[in-house]
Formats: sequence, structure tokens, C-alpha cells
Amino acid sequence: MSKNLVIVESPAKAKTIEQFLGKDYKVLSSFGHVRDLSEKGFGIDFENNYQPQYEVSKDKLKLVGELKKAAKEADMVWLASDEDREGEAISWHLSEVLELTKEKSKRIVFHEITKNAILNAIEHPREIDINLVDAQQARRVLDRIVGFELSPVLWRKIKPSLSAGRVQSVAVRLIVDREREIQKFNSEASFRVTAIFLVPDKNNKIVELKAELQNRFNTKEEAMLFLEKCKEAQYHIENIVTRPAKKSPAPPFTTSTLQQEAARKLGYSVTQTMIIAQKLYEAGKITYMRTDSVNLSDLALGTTKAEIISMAGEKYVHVRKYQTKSKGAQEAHEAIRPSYINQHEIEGSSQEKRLYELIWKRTIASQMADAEIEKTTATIGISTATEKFIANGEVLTFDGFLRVYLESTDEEGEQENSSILPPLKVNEQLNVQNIVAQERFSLKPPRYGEASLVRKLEELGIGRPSTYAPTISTVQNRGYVEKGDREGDVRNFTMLTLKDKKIKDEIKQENFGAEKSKLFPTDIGIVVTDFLNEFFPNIMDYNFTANVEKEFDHIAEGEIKWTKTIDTFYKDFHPVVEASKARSEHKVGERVLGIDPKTGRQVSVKIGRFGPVAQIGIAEEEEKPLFASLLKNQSMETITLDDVLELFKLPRSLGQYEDKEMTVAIGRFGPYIKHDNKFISLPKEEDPMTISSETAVELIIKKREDDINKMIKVFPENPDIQLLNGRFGPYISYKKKNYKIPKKQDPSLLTFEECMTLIEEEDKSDKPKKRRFTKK
DNA sequence: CAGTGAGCGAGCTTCCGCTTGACTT
Repeated sequence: MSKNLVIVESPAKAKTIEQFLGKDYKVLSSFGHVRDLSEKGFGIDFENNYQPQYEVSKDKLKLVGELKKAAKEADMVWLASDEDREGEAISWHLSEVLELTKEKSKRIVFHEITKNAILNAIEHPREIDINLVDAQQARRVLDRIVGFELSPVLWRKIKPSLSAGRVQSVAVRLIVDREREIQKFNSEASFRVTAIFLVPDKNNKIVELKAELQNRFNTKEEAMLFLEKCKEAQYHIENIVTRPAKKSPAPPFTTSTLQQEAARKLGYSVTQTMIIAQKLYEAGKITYMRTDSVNLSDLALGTTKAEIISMAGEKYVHVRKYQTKSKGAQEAHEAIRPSYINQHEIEGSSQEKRLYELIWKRTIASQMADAEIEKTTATIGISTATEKFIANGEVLTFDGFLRVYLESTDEEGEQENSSILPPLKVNEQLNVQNIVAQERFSLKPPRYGEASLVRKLEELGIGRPSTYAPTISTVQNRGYVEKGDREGDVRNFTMLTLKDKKIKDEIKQENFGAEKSKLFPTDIGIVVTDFLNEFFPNIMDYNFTANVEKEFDHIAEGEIKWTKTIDTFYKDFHPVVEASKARSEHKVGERVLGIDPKTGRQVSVKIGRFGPVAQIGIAEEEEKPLFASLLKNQSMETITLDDVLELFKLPRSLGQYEDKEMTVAIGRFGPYIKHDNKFISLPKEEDPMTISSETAVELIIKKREDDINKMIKVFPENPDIQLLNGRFGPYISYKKKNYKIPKKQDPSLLTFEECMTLIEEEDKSDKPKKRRFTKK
């Protein structure tokens, strides 16, 4: 029996630490929080000074039992959860639930998982910091109040099952605000002038020298005037300036920067990145992946330095200690780095290998010397004009960290690919090959992607490393935000080219504005955001979290009681919630578009039970209103009366076939034909408004053929059971449910009885689950 | 897999942060 029990948060950590501590110590893990506010109702006693009602979480009951038993058997329990607000609370909850006494338990903390750090921690134990725990309770209770007061308002006013919260609602607001910015944006045109000169290089070979005019022109006329002046001009080098410059490496990865770089360099979603990182962590390949710290342990600094020396030599080393700048960082862990920096690559899936390589490079680079660059700027004078051309050159004189890694950026703008300049002398005359004045347009603000939204949230101090990925999923699952691509548009631009003293004036075309995997607000997201902005501007303020964090800091310092902070907030907040419920004259977000010319009834759009819907007439009228869902590419904000009237032309009858009615309509999965209670999707090229009955009949016949090919077998005993070929291989279909067939089984040999057993077995095994996946 | 949207009103939904599994389609 062990005399000592150490409890940490993560099982992987427990395993490592157990090896350091020897046989007198047993190390278990709490798997994060073990207790939370009751799931029924608020879990807060409002009558009793906001007393939290805690319950051991359902999935932790068994674990808590085991911990209790282990605690009883031990002489001393060491509470070793992380050293931050949440970690302190975890230790406190553990000591409550395990009924630990002060004599029998101690609180210890360490920031790195090394033997020295842990032994040192055990030599310097302390007690639980109840002020820090109180700060966490305030955080927890505030979030519960905000979430559970606001969400039901949305159910009533907009649509069931919606949600609002301190973090998610602001995340959606960022997306909505950005979308409105983009819609408002007016692109401005200007003329950018570039010239190509021909000069000899050091071997007397003629090479191109590219230069750009210092200023741009606002109009075509000005650009034209300038080119006219250039027709007879001479060009010469007026000035050459060479100056050294430096580039420094980026700090080691945090959760947020890892998500950004994995998105930019490897194309992973934030969830994907976290799943892969979790695997690497569990396999002992990297340090903990949910962190806001850029700090590396002394041990890691040392081994990284040694690695760089053996790889590249002493002059490539530059030991750097980074400071965390992001708001609200709690720094319970190290930065994300390889556990063993001398391991350049690892075994595993290709995704794991690539992510590991990224982490390895970033860590190594962060401890390498600056890259040194020599920048040369040549100014070129024009004999007939006062404007100057500028040619920029860049030479890498020392590669430094660039030898292994360069951080990517999100900016798409115009690349200045400055390269090495040919040898030039002041006063040298230049021959011009051509001068081009090209119309350029200012870029609209880019939409957020998953990773850039995380970066923005982190910048604002909203959310934590453990919640970035889940928050991004939540706002998508609630239907507030959709990830998607947008095809670009085509636009014309003017290009003026001066060559051989002649000016060519052309109109050219370019594609612009195409976006991939970006976040777009849905109508529901927009309506919910507008509603919350109107009634709860305080909660929706980008600084709300930062402001309450300040309060939590005061609580942690012991300057205020946590219940006081909550009371002040609640007394302001709750009456506004009540007021927002009371206002009920109109459906939130409803927009009246006009009058239906046929019936004279009102035409409007709103959020219905199943999403955005168009409506002819109003509920109070004697005749029922007509409804039609908006199409995927339509928005409540921009849809017109004519668009809506189009929607009501469906479902459209296509006449009869085999004495049964054929109708065409648009459903959840796009346009379809319904005939004899069967649904047939329209191929892309067919338009439901114009499709003919002949084409419809062809599609019906084709569908029947496909169905026959799909069928493997039916049983005379029970025609409800069908053996079918599907997208994922053969399966059994029975009473509208699908059942798997074991891989080794040849489906055509299955008997009726065997099918029935497969169905029964799967029905039995599938009852108790389901919930979590639909929920999250 | 593909009807829905008024009205009656039962019974449900929901937050953020800590952790890891056990799950489809």
C-alpha cells in the first residue's frame, strides 16, 4: 500500500509522474473537474446568497469512488492540479468530495513535468487558496446565469434549442460584424505603376530590374498623363541605400498559435489539430497541448540549444525566453513543444508526423539566431517628371532561424517579391523596357476562418485553450455560423502599357474575392446577434470578459467577496432579461417585404421553427398563412419580394404519370420530384421551375432501375427486410432503419433468420447512447 | 432522408472549463 496519493488532472501526466516518484507514491488523475453545478435548473440558490449547488458529474461517479478509496488508504494526499483558477478549484472540489482534512492533504504545484520540478514541489507544499477558488466560483456562476437566463429568452422569441453565452455569443457577433463590414465596403480603385528596366548584371548579361512608382494615381486620366510624360523620358539611378535588417523567429506554440499554423500550413480544422495533438501528447511525444504559455522549461532550453549546435553550429543559437502577452493568460503549463527535442521525427499517422514536425521546427526555430538581411533601395529619377521609381532588393546574409521555419500569415495582399538586385551605380542611365499602369482595387476585409477567429478571441481574452475548438463547433452546431467557400467574382480593370513610345489602353478581367473554408453568419446568427445587441449590449461588448476578469482578479486577491460581484451583476442583469421577455408584439427579426399582388396579403420573412421562412398572410387572418422555406443561398436580409413570390411557385404539378401525380419541389436536400410517394433528386443541371414532365418521367424510370441494382435480396417471409447496396457497402434495411452486416459475411448468403438476429442485436446494443453526439 | 410553420400545450432545449473516451453515418 502506498503511503502517498498524488492527484493530477490528466492521466498521461499521472503516468509520467509516477515514474519520477517511486513506489511510495501512487499517482491518480481526476480527469479534469469532478463536480459542477447541478444540471437541473440553475444549480444556484438565489434565495441564499447565490450558494452554488454542486453535484459530482455523472461520468465521474465511479472515478470519485475510486479516488475516495485510494485517499482513505493513503497517509497523505497531494493535490497537484494545475496552478490556475480552474486547477485550484479542482483541488478544492476534490478535498470537499474526498472529505480530506488539512492534516491529511497538501496542495502542490509545478509548471513542468520534470523530476526536479516535482520533487521541489513536494518540498514546498501549501494550502488551498480559497480566494482563488472563489474567483473560479464567481466565473462559474456568472457563466451559468448568463447562459441559462439568455437561452430561454431565445427559445421564446426566436427558435427552440438556441443558446447564448458569454463566449459563444461574442464569437458569433465577431462573424456578424465582419460580414456587415464586408457588405458596407466600397472598393476604391487606384493605378499602380510599375516599370521594367534592362540593365547588365555582373557578367554583362542583360537582366530585368523591376521598380514601382512611389505614388499611385487615383484616376485613369492622371495615370495617362504620367505615361505621356514618360514617352520621351530618360531614367537614371539617383540614389542607392543599403541597410541591414533582421527577422526574428516566432515564439513557441500555444494552443491558439498551433491551431493557426496547422490551419495555414497543413489545412487542418481546429478540432482536427486538437485531436492529433492529443494523440501526440498521450504517446508522450509532446508536452500538454492546451496552454496559453510560450514558456519553455530550463531543461528544454538546454536540450534545444544542444540540438541546434549539433545541427547547425554555435552561431545559430540564440537562447530566448518569451513572455506571454495575451490577455487573461494563466500559464499553468509550458508552451507546446516536443518532449524530446532530439527526436526529429516520429512514428505514427502522416497527420501526426506532420503536426509533430511543425511543433519541432517551431520550437527549434524559437531558440535560433535572427536572420540577417541586407535591404537595398534604389531610387530612379525621371527626366520629365518629379515622381520617382523605387526598386527594392533583399539579400539574405545569414539565414539563422529561417533555415528551419518561417511563420505563415493570413494576408493575401500583393506580394512584394523582392529579390537580389543587379549591380547598380549612382547616375547610371537605365533603358526602359516598359511601364505599366494597372488599375488596382482596395481589398475588402477578409472573413474569419476557424483559426483566425480563435486568434481574435484570444486577443480579446475571451475563452480558454480548452474551449477554443468546442466554441467554434458550438456556433456552427447551433446554426449561427456556417463554414463554406465563396466563389469569387469577375471584374474589369484598366491596364495602360507604355512600350516603344506607344501607349496601349486595354480592359482586362480578373477574378477576385474567392474564399475557402471561411465562416459565414446564417440568418439565425444575425437575428440572434441583433436581438442580443439590442437588449444586452453589456454582455455583447467585446470587453465584457476582460472587465469581469478584472473583478475575478480582485476576488482572487481577497479584496471583494465573490457573491458581492455576482449580486451586483445579477441585480442589473435579471430585470433586463424580464423586460426582454415581456416585449412580444412581433416575432424577432421579422421583415415585411410588401404585398402579394395576387391576394393582397402581406408578404414577410422571419425565423420559423425550422429556420428562415417566407410567409404570405398573417396568423390572425381567417385564412391560414402560406409558408415556404428560404433557399440555402438566400438571406433574410437581402431577399426581395420577387424572390419570395418565386418560392411560392413550388411545389409545382407536372401532370400525371401512370395515373399518379408528379410534383416538383425543393426540400432539405435540394430540388426533388415526388411521384407515388417516392422522392427523386433533380440533377444539378435541371431547374425545378422549368423542368418538363418528359424529363421527370425519364428520371422516375432511371431511379427505378437504380433501385433494382441496389437490391441484393428480399425475403418472401417479410418484404420489409431488404438487403441493399449502399454508399458504405451492403446493409440491411428494415422499417426505415439501417443495420450493419459483419464484414466477413457474404451478404447474398444471409438467411432471413440471420438478418432478424442482426437486427435484434443492433437494436439492443444501441439503446443507451446517442445522446452525447447529438447534444454537442 | 425529402410533409413541417396557425392552435392546444406537455416536455424538452441552454452556459464555460477541466479532462478523456466510446461512439455513428
